[in-house]
Amino acid sequence: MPDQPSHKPSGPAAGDTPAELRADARRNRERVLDAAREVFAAQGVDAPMSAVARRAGVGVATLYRRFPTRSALVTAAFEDQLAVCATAFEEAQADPNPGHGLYTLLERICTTLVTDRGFETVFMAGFPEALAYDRQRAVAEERLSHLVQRARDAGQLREDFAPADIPLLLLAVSGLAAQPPETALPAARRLLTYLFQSFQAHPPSRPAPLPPAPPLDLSGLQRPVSAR
Amino acid sequence: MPDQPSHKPSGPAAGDTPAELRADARRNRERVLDAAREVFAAQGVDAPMSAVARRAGVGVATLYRRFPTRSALVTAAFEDQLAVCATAFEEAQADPNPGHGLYTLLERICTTLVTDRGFETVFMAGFPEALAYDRQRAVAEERLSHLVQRARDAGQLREDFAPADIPLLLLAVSGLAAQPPETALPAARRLLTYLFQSFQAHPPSRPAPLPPAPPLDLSGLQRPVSAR
DNA sequence: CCATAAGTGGACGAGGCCCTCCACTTGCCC
DNA sequence: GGGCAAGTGGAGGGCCTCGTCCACTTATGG
Repeated sequence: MPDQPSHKPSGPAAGDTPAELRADARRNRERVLDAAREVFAAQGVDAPMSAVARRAGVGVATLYRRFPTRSALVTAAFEDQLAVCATAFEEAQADPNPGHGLYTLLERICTTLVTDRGFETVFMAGFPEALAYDRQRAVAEERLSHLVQRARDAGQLREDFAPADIPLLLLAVSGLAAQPPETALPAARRLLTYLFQSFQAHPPSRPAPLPPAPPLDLSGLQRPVSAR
Repeated sequence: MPDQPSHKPSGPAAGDTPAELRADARRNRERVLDAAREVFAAQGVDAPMSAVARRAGVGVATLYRRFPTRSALVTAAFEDQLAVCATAFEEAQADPNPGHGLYTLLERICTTLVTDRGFETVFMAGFPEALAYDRQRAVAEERLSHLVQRARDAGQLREDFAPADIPLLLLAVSGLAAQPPETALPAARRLLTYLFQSFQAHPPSRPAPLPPAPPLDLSGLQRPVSAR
């Protein structure tokens, strides 16, 4: 085996370690990630790669060199946000009032879901190759079912509440994400409130008031239809 | 102006009147519509036109000649289904029990929403050029707000229920449509039940039982991600 | 059975996006 | 400064979909 003239102890891991990168390259990598976050949030994770590159002010080649596949870029772009999400799960589990913890957690997740189209896809679909997420996901699921169990034991959830109702709720909220955030956000809050009142084991005869209704009407339902 | 040698009193309206068509052409038109319904239901209204043509066993040219734009095809393909929908609105309005009428109506719509991806888009977005729908939509909206009013007057809906909660519910259900129908259908029923229990003005201290939970878990959230 | 016009299918150019390749530039270490 | 490998940008080939065009086929009325 020929000796290594390179002074680098190890090759760069794919888009992983900005440690060994040249200064300008590292800067560009960050710009790409920032651009990806913006573009994905606005247009979803299927946005053209060239759009991300343009926004970042780099060529496509630069983007592909650092992130060989779309999944790699998506994974890297949402790493932070998923970490925040994981923290939220921890905090929820730590909450002494399980019902409150659950509600707060879901409200947080739903806010992000409805605000960031990219996150919506990543979180709901589990992006391929985002294998690292699998562990997070498993942990999250663990924490969540604990939380549900505790809340039910504490008499805060009705008997026939099922763990599957959580993904059900998340899917429902993600349906609101088709609307612009100004509408989707109040809509999500209102939906959450409605659902949580139904989830309660012993609803008060006079239910708590709702957050304001979103500006929605039947003819205002807008979903971006590809108008080619 | 030159005289008209044609024996036809009027030109064929675009994709509208199969009356003046040659027999084989009319047959092909129907085959195209059937194919469109199937393909749109399975893949959504953005499915390639060529897929519809192939399924119908005709060339693309035939398809384009009969339906010059995608919208025209979509409009024609969902005409019947929207008529059914309009009927459902009428029936709901005619129901002596407004709460029951409202629930039945929404359950019907939601079932279709969750079963047919094409209908979901058409109904939620109002397809461009589907101007004829606008009238239906206006009528529907009229009926709906009547129904809500009556239900609230009858003490079947809580005070702070807003008409905007109907589109909210529809959007939420359409979020479930990302799942395969086997999952989405029970999910929709359960979600509807939850929400209706929340909508009630005076919920019983012991809420009615729920329909069975859908087979959903966090890691099972599937959304077709373009795996290019 | 024939003339004719309506109808048909597949080839084809346009346009968009993906991703690679390569000649050029630039930071880094001496 | 100077050499060099790391880094870069944009051109270009491949693939897919759209929608049109035209030479061929076929229903229909006499």
